[in-house]
Amino acid sequence: MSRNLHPDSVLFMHTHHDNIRDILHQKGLKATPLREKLILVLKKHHGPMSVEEIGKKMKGIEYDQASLFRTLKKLSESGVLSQINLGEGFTRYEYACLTHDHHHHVMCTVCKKIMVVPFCIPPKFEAWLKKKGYSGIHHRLDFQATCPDCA
Amino acid sequence: MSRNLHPDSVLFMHTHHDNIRDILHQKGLKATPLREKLILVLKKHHGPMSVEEIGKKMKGIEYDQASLFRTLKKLSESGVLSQINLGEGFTRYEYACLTHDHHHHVMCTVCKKIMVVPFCIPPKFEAWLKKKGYSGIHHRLDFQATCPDCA
DNA sequence: TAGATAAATGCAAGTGAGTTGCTTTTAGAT
DNA sequence: ATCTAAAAGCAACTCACTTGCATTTATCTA
Repeated sequence: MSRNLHPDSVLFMHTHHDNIRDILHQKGLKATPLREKLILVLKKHHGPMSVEEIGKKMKGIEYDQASLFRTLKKLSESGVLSQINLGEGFTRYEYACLTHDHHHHVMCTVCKKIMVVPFCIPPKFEAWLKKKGYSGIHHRLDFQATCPDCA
Repeated sequence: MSRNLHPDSVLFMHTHHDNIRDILHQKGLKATPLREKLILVLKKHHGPMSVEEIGKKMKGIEYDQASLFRTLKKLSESGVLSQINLGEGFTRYEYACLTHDHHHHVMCTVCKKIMVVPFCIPPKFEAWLKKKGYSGIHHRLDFQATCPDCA
């Protein structure tokens, strides 16, 4: 491959494209247009997206909603995405490959903007549960508040 | 009222009944059979119940599902009940009048049993958000794990 | 490079958890 | 006893997915 290409060239795009294909292949999944586009959209948007938000960004590709939901589910099960439930009555999805560090969110109750918060529960909470005989412990923590812009 | 009645007597039951009526009246709500039965069911069962679980305990009374949902919503808005979302895809309801202390839950991922946990997030978390300009801060914290009985 | 094949997609219909509009009934006040 | 706003009943609807099944396609293998 030439090393004198402009970064915006088709070949550069193609290289970028190959990264997503590789992610899928590493997880033992077929690289299909829908999957590649979905990962691209979620990789670009930082933060958890609703299916509605995802849909608006899926320009240039046609797909069935059943395939979309199935694909989101499969990608989440494979660890490419992570499912986020903020108690809104629907699931949000976040690109997880780079963001595989555990984190929590605040959502503005007015504008619905979501931010990451830089803290997690003290380890003693899970230790208490372990001592009580619980195993495979996971938790969910999120904040609802009026953000500075909406106050 | 006589002070020589057996606690299980009809009059004692009636007194008990009146308590629920009073709760409703104090909140400015009419005391109806559906509301009284709902509160009774949720008061008896300690912990958050799904609408399905509630339905099974509603023996001896007929009601429409729209009324049930509307009533649960209204009682939650009035603070008689509290709504709990454990990420299951539906809402649970808990009797809140006595349990108005803030608390969190663990749910067993196997048997779905729910227990209260005796801790809450450190105050510095909300302090951090406040300093960032957030107001009206609420949070949700819950644990998913295999309980001692299901391990 | 042409099959073979398991996996993915498309399409249509279905489900669960509520919600809405409108009419009738009823609790509580006068 | 009557009045009236609130609650309940009924039917239809919505939203967020899910399922069954036929068709297509990405990848494997010869």
